[in-house]
Amino acid sequence: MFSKACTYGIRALILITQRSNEGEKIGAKEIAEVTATPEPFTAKILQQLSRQGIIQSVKGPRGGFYLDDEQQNTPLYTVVAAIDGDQLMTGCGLGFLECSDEKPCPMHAKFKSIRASINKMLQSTTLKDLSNDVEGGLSFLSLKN
Amino acid sequence: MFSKACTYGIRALILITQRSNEGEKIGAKEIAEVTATPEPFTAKILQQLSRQGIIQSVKGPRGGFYLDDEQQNTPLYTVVAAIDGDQLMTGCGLGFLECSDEKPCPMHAKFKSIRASINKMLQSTTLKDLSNDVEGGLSFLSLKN
DNA sequence: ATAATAAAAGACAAAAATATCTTTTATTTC
DNA sequence: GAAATAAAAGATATTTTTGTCTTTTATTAT
Ligand code: FES
Ligand code: FES
Repeated sequence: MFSKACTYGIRALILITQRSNEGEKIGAKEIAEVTATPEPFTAKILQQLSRQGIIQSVKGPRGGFYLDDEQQNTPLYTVVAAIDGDQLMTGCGLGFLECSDEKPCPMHAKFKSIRASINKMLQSTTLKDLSNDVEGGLSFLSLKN
Repeated sequence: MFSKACTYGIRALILITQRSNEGEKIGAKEIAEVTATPEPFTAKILQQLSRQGIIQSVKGPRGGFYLDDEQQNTPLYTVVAAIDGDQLMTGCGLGFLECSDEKPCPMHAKFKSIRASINKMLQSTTLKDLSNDVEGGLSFLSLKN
């Protein structure tokens, strides 16, 4: 469904959101440890997210990554699109170039509604939503790979 | 969502189903042409599907691939599982090792219902269903990549 | 039987995704 | 200002996916 880069990125963002709510920044090393992801690879993804304005970063001692209030309301859609692109959200389920009701592929009718529910979920779920659940003990961010 | 190998495989199977209903076999070359897939790669996938009992194959002149009546009722689930495995259908949306209600990841609650609808779709849609739509002009198998 | 055909098998190649390592740059603390 | 810290940037390595090519085997038609 999502690439590894994307799952690592989402995991990291949820953790950063949590820390940001406590007024803290967090470094790549700790992020990788807590989310069980390879550190240099995760750092690369964070770099990319920073360039794309999805997170803030500060170099130097006491530096690290954080999200400002606005960024905490970023929907998953934006994150997935930034890392994996939007093929999943807009593309054809059988991999054809275009997806349309006029010239539908054999999976179109069945795939369309699933894609719609994926879109709805990604658009309506924010980083803050997910981090609140973790904070409230409803879900867990440190699990085995 | 699906790997290229999987989309190529599904495309090929729909075409083979169509031809099988006309009592015909079809070769890898024509399959690749009609479905707009790379021939040797598609041939490999068909080989794999043949070994797994999802299609029949006959070597030699007038040989090719076909599906018997039973095989035409194969659900997409079986095809996807055979090519891509069942990570999409049973695995965690954030890539963790296990998915459970007891130790849910942050995406679990939202992802679970989407995964359920994917499963329902894959289990309830057979190759014959898809090929019937193409045969009836409701959908198209020859589209641009 | 022989030749032609088409899949099977296996080796090989290219590209993309995943992962690591080193150097540079910015920032903070002292 | 100097030293320490941590992200940015860029080079490199590995693995997986995607794609191709060659040889072998089975089958059919003549
Ligand atoms: S054309 Fe394939 S999903 Fe719409
Ligand atoms: S634990 Fe991640 S989707 Fe269920």
